[in-house]
Amino acid sequence: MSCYHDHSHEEHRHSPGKLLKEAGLKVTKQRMAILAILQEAAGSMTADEIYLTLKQQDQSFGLSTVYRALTSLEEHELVTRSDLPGSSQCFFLKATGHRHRLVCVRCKRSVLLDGCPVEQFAAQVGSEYGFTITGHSFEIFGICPDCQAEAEHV
Amino acid sequence: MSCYHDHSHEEHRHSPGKLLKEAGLKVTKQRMAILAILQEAAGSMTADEIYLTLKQQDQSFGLSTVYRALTSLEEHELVTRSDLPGSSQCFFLKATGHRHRLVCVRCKRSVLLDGCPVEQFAAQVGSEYGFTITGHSFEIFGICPDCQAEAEHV
DNA sequence: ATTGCAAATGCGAATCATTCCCATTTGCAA
DNA sequence: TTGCAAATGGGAATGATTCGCATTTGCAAT
Repeated sequence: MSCYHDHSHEEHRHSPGKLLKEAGLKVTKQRMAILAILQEAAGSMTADEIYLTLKQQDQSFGLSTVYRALTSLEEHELVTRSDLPGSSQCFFLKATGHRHRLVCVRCKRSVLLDGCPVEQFAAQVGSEYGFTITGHSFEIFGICPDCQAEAEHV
Repeated sequence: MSCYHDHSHEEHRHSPGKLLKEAGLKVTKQRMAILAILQEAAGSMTADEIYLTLKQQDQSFGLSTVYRALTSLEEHELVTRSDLPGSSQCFFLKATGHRHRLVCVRCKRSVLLDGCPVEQFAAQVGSEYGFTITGHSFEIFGICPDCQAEAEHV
């Protein structure tokens, strides 16, 4: 199963190699290829989708390698993992500055929202429990106007 | 893996049989027992926890029966399923409100938070974009005190 | 360049939650 | 009491993800 992260295309991409080096990660062809695929991708991809895409490019790496690479990339803040209930984990390039989404549960299209209403709350809760905060997830689900209209026609 | 939903005890419980009948479900001893366990439970339980509890009570039902029963109970609005990323699905009696979590990215343990800081925001954004809101997800990630301490010892 | 070694990889097996299959049983309406 | 749809049991299947371990590879220091 896949998930859907629309996000505006980045204009000036850094080369995968450079990104890896800057992050202090070993530069391997597997990681390069995975980063390149994520840069190409319109949105987010599952590990399996990445694995299959690699195969199509005649670059067949092990699926566990894909998972491990994505995990390192996540740990080094190059990639974000989205682990929504009911679907496989999705990965996408970490965006500078984060955004939250309003997602239509029918058609899966999403609206990007400005601002983050939870940043402060997260920080506060973190210090309350002695956690070092590393991030948060927040998404709103609903039915978009189009899908509502469609439902009425039935 | 389990999750932890503390919620206040309901005062006047209806008998499992009555609840089932009202919901239009067949009254079976399996469903009765599962409802009874959820009524006893301090918080939410995973299917497996329920299964094991049943075993302790010398009522050994199949695990798939537990899942199926919970699914029917959910469909008939007696039970709520909480499908948070990174943990098994949890079930609790409906109408006990929802909770958000502070999750340790190292050890995966989580703390349940009181209150929901985003309910209102979600509603507001929804009406702004003409969405009918059906839900939201919100989680905070960090490193718990224990894991921080462990990292320092290394 | 060469070397040494930690880190990364490949591949298959393992795990774990959940669902599916299907033969048997059971609740309940007539 | 009966008939039948719905529910059950138990085991097999699924699917995503992780783990183990032998092999390979980046890269820092010679």
